[in-house]
Amino acid sequence: MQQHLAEAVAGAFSHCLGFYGMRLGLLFTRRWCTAGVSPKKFDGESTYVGMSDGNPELLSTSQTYNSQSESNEDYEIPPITPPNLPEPSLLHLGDHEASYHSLCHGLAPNGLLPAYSYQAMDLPAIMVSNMLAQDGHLLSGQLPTIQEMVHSEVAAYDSGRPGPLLGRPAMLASHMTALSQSQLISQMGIRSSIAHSSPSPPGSKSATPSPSSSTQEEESDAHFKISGEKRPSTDPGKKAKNPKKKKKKDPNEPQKPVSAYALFFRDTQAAIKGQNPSATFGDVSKIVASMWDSLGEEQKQAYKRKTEAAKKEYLKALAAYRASLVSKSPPDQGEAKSAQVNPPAKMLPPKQPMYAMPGLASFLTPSDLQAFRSGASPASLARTLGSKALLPGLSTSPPPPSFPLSPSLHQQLPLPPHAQGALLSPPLSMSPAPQPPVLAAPMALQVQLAMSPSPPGPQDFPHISDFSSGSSSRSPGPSNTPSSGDWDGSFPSGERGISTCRLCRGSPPPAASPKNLQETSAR
DNA sequence: TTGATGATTGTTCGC
DNA sequence: GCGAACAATCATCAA
Repeated sequence: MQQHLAEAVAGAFSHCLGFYGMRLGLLFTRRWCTAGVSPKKFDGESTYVGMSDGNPELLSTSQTYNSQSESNEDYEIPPITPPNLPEPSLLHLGDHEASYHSLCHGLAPNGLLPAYSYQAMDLPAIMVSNMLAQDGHLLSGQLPTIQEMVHSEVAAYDSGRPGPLLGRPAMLASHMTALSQSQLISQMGIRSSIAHSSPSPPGSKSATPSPSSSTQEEESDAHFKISGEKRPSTDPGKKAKNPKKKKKKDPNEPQKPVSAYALFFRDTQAAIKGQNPSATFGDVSKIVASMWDSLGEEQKQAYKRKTEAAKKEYLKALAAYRASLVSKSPPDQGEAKSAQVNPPAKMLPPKQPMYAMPGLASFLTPSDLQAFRSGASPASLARTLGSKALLPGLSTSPPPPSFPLSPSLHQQLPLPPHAQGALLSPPLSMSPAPQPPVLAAPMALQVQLAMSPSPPGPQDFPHISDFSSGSSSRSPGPSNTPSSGDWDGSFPSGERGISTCRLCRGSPPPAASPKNLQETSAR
């Protein structure tokens, strides 16, 4: 489970390539630590080298965590000052480059990452990747490291069985002491193992914990009480799941615009799930939430702008819809007619995958990817890819900051190099939705950088192969990300991306959820 | 300010 | 087969 989760994180990372990593990792750490719960406890000294993100103090901060103690007080909250961190837009390349180099070239001759502490990169590592991606900078150098961390954690979590890590360079594995591994297990793994200790066998396809087992619930509750989960999801006192009977909504009624977070969730979850199909919704939610927290304000604004725009449309459509209802005396007939006269429901495509953000592959040349593949352990790749179709991972790259260009980048993934270049230009069908100017330019630059002919070579990302191969291998598969054909692509990450991918792959439209399909067809 | 609601996806279960 | 429920989390809105 944790292994999958870790891979999911790594996968999300691959899709969220960017340069915010360090900051995210820190944020993550801070968040969980401050929450009184650390998904993983830190052991030894963790130096946030490479996580500077322009924050020098982090570079030199050596945090010592008492891993032996279960007490939260034992955790020294790193002097993280997220609010003071420069805005993503202010994070210039130089900083990222520096970070990148610090990571890529800071490797010890033995391949270890002396200064790069995996301790700080637990689940939050995904954040790192995401943030990195959000800036559009290719901090690919961090990717392998992060992934290694994740996998190391995974290995720690599930050290008893051979895992994907076995086929990987034991770069970080060497960092992992038995102690840290066990701690990681207790810190990160326990929760999932308990909380998701579904009656289903470990190999069960269903990752969703069965809600039926009261014993399990008790265990989960007990666990959360003990662990002090930062986000006590299953808050005992939380609305006792009052039978919130979803009132039958008028299918013709305009669909409320999804929140920025929901959009982000869409973008991210697929990547996570793609890498870790067995990740439960809770796991994904937590990851996404953490990513969201770590998301740059500008990125959030980008989503919010989309939401606001959609909201405006929604209000207008709603007004029209209500007007139509009023004008039509019989509600049923009126509604039926309103569906024709007023198709506002179409305004917001039910579920439009926005995974147009360029995945890792977008930042790497095919040769790079190939190089990675060649260097990667087939076994590890196979394991990484998982027993399930991981395809969604590729088609779902979280895009936040790069969504303006993400579609084109995204669609090039499955294409040969020469075709990729041709796709760099924005599709003609590009959404008229105003793109955040503040993001556009930087992101364009970032994309260019990412697509520069001299992307970091495989030597810099020894594990990228997993991502790339995983993504590429997943690409042909059916995307479980629903999308509707009438999507206007006004959402951040590129619904266009999915559509274009669909076209370029020649694969059938991504499987939309039955609900959406029904809604769409109904309209 | 706070609580309720709805949104995200995928699985399960009941009708 | 379809739809509701559920999982964790956040945003939004109304009170």
